[in-house]
Amino acid sequence: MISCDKLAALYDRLLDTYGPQRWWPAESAFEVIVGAVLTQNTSWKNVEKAITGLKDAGPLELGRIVALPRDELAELIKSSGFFNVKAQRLQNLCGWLHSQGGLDAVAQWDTGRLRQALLSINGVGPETADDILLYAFERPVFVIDTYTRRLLNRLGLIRGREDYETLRQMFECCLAPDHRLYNEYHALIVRHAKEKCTHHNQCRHCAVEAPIPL
DNA sequence: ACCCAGGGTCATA
DNA sequence: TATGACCATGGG
Repeated sequence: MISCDKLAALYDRLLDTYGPQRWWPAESAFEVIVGAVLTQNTSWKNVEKAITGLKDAGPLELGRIVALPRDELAELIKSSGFFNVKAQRLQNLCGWLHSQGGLDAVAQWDTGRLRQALLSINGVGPETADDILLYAFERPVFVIDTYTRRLLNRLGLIRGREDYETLRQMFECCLAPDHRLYNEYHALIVRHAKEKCTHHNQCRHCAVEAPIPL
């Protein structure tokens, strides 16, 4: 495995390069949950449009999403892509939350139980579940996304074959279980990925692969 | 006109 | 367990 010092140093470097990020970009815990599903393999720009559209059509609340006919929901989130699948997934998740008594009720659950429950919902995979756990429920769970994998790869900190759980454990073993730290760290990784490339023609996916050297 | 984006599921070998 | 097809819009 890799040295925890390097993970800690990476965080320090990111933080003083970019400063605090204040994530997740949402006005409520429920909005985080909606965004987590909508952003699956989709640029955040497209998700913003969808969320704006949802808000324009009515209050962004659990009961409303549950009650909305699927095709109407799909139409409202169209700009986020995969809209039929996502409408279904969103209602799977919201239906479950609703059946459990809402966000405040499941917020009482311990992290392990909540994570297992989320993962058992069709359309909620490890990253979506962990986005929700970290950013909506403020649990110390580290989110692994494609940006995280790419960055660790480029820095030579991993080999590339590691599965989701292995990478998550790597961060969670090295870092103190502090949700604010995990929040900021992941947010900084995304911020770094979105930074414009400083050496124009040297890498293929310039915008996300190799921005400012770390 | 192509490539990609803050994934996940399902069918197949 | 490990690939591949599929879902689909919008910006570069």
